[in-house]
Amino acid sequence: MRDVAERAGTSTAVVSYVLNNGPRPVAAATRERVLQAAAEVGYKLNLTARALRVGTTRTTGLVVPDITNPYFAELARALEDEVAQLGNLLVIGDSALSHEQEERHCRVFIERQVGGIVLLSLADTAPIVELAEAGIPIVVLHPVPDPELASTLTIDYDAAAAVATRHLLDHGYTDLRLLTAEPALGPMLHERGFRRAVGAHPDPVDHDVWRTPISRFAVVEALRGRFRSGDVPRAIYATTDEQAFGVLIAAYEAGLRVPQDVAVVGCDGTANSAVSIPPLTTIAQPRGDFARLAVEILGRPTGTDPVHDVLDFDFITRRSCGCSQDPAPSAFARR
Amino acid sequence: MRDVAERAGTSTAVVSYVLNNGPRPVAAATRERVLQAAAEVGYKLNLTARALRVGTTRTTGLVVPDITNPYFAELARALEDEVAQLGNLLVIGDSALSHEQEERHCRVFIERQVGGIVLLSLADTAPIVELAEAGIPIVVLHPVPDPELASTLTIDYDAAAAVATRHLLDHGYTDLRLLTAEPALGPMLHERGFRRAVGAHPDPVDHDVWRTPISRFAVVEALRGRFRSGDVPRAIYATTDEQAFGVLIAAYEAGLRVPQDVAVVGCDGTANSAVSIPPLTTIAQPRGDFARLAVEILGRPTGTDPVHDVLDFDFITRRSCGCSQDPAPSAFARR
DNA sequence: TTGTATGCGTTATCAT
DNA sequence: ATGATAACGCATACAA
Repeated sequence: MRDVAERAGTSTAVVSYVLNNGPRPVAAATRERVLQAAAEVGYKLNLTARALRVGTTRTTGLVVPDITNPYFAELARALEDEVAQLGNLLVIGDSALSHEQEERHCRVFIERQVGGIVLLSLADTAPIVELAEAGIPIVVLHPVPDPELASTLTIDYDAAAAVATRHLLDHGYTDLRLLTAEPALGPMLHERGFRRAVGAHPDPVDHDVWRTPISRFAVVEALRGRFRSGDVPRAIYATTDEQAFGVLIAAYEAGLRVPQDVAVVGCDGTANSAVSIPPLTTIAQPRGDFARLAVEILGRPTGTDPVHDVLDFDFITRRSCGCSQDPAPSAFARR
Repeated sequence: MRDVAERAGTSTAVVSYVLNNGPRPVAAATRERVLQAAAEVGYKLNLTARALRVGTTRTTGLVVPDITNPYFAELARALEDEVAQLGNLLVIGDSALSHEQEERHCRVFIERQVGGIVLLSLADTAPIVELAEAGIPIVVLHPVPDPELASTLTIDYDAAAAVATRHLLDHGYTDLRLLTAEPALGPMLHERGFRRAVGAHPDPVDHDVWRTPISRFAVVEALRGRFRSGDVPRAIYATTDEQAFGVLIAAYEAGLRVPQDVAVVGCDGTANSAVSIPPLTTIAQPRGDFARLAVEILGRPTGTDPVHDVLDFDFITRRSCGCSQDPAPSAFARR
């Protein structure tokens, strides 16, 4: 900046005024000279220095459990769009399904002075307390045990699971499985809705809960043996699309047709769910609203009370549950 | 830091020595007092200030065309693993298939003083020159026109396309399509290999080049009409897995069996290619080597000449090309 | 309208 | 072994 100032025959203050269009006005002639000089020396803004001076990095952190899971990637993109509209940067921390990495990312985000954090945690609470005591505003995109520490933005998992389960029961399936992750608040709510819907059904319903990590590979691994040995339920509600895709693959490998032999419903509403084989019936989470509200909340003045919004979900019926508005292509229909 | 120093009855210099284990030794007793005081006031390191002082942010930037494409997500993870081993941070910029966003990310990375950039560009060269003139070391993971500006790490696309094409020809297919992106250096090399393999075949081979964006949706869109109207080649080599998945879906929708009606080969070797329906034959790019070498190159002293390594790829045969070591599950075989 | 000078939180140099 | 202090690049309060 000093180089630019000297070259333009002015001071660093004026250079700053020109580059930032303010806060003070600058005479048109000087402005021209400054711009000229900046271009000549190839001046590049140093955001590190600016951040130190103004006390904010204009950065938002996002921690996701697994960036190779398209749901999280889509969320990242939605968030980045929102954040970019404010001229801010989103930095993505991929936990790679490791609690250790998740905590490392949160720590680094604090040290890097991010202005806020959007968190999808592998645990219910672990890194949240650390973030909270660092005074960083934080929005968690799943339920948390302690509503004091962070804002949350979720759908009603309990209701979602009930809707999905009831839909499967309405199809006449009476041998159901819930496929979810290891016990935590989210899975527990899903489970409650699942059990409630099953319990409310007039006829007895065979049902059970299966647990796998949130990865299609883990699901394929877990179901291969079951399916091969004939342990095949009539329908499965998977609490993530990724796990639902795993079911589709495991069924394919076992020679089972979806939905004729096993019906499948997922949760997330990823873009890919529309083009899976077969297309997946799923609970669509309101990614866009999550993103929009998250940055809105993170932008509120510090000291504002945490908010806990429960947003609406969509239930999208496609072929995998047995809804037939999209009939199976002939090559895949058994004759 | 001053708070901590006062509380420990010492100076900020000593606090720094303690927190960084150096560069000067500190008496055990003072060290204890400092640690104690730091814990008491909840001291958090400010990396922004440190970066300004030491002149490096210990950050590497990654720009990918589309983070929802699992190949790029896997690459990001591999890179993050490498970068984290050096105690550095990876910041991911998702171009979302927009040239504008790509350039914005590169600009912001310069301003944020990243120590190096790994780039997968939508264009052949656009943002590279800007980065180069900012003096930031840069590794591009595809061929570029000007070898002076940046290091490159690639596989031999020409050879890869030839291997894939020859394999399809060896299956006896003589009506082939190359499915690739809009013309750029990468697609051009693929095309050259494709045409060479076709030309070297003893019998005449029907062949053509189809172009779509790198997205399964774009492919489904583009192929729906063709497939419905009977414009179905015997085999397709898609230059990304994502596009290959699009072919699988379009085939499914059109009631075509893979590989019996259309054979498909992809390129990337994503984890998901092993669990597609059917499993995808593909050219596997050496992600791990890309990542390892990229950080190694970025770590070299400034002024080092750019390097241009061509790494080996793997050709993984699965069901989609017609290789039968993994027979179709019965429900999916036409009877 | 513009110039001077200060401080953001660190690290590291120079004293002591 | 440790204390005082300068400097990193920028934005801005205060002067002029």
